[in-house]
Amino acid sequence: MEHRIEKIKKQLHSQSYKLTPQREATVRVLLENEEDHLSAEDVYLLVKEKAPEIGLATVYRTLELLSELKVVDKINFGDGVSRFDLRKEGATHFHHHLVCIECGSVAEIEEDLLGEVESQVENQWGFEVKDHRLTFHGICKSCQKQTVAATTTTHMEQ
Amino acid sequence: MEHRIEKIKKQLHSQSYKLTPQREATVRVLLENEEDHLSAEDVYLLVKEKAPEIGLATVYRTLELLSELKVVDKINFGDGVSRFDLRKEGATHFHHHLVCIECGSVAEIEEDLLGEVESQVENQWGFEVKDHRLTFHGICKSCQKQTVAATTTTHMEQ
DNA sequence: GGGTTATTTATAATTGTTATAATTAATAGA
DNA sequence: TCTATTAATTATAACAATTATAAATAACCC
Repeated sequence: MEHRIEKIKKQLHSQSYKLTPQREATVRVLLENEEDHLSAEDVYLLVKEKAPEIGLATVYRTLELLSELKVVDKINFGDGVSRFDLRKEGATHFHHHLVCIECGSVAEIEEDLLGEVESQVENQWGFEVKDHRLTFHGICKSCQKQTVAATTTTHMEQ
Repeated sequence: MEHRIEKIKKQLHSQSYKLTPQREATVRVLLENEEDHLSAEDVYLLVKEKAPEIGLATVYRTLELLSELKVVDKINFGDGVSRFDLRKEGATHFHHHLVCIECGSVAEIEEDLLGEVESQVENQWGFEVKDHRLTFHGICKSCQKQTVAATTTTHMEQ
């Protein structure tokens, strides 16, 4: 944890930004909720718990800054709010997401998966790929199970 | 064109919706600007040219409806506005996009590309894929050329 | 320390979108 | 055809997410 804070601090310094207490509090919230795909509002509320004097605009500005520095990725699942995801240590690419259309859960895929597809795009379309966003919408494992269970227990006759 | 309008009309009717003049005007704007990834506001302004009495809310409602019927896909490139893309005739999947980070142009890829990846996701993560969103960010062909040209003509010495 | 710059706070403004109420158009049945 | 009912639209207000502004505060450098 401290190690990752330290690293982010260096990233900020290298562009002559400072890790102010507010920014640090924001980063800590992101680290502590790494799996959660928080919205700016979510982050704001969590930061407020540990630093009640922080303003919403500061959180927005910090997230924007972290996004420019590629410390976080700003994602949008089409529900009207932007969400912020810490980029994993050492990861150079944007990770992928599995959004369940039943329960709304969001899982992550760290594996690249797109190597093949990207070189196809580069060769066939002459487009130099720098980054990508890939999201699958579908039914997650546990919702599939529930459907099966429900079907079984109700003894549906057709 | 008329053929496609007719088809959309049927799709609406099949769910007991009507193709009102306002809805038709909206659909026509989408058909006439098929390559353009229009925002709701864009659509509104274009529709207003041919049917000045239409309201913004109606355009929003129509786009929402068309989106539910999978006539259009609602996409979001992270610039704060939703964009609406006609689904190509016969296409069952969401097409992909190449967004140029230099000039902002957006190109489309109709080919599926993800067949392999999707079965991998289904097998390895047990996630039943229903739909996907894939966007590549990078440098388009013409911006690549311009960079090369600029580098050449300025005779940069190091 | 004094001046400059960066950052933050609080708040107002803006923007994209959605909800509401009144009106109009379409539809179905008597 | 008249009437009742429902669907759709308009105009506008409300809302929610985000961004801009101005004043205050903190950090930094000479």
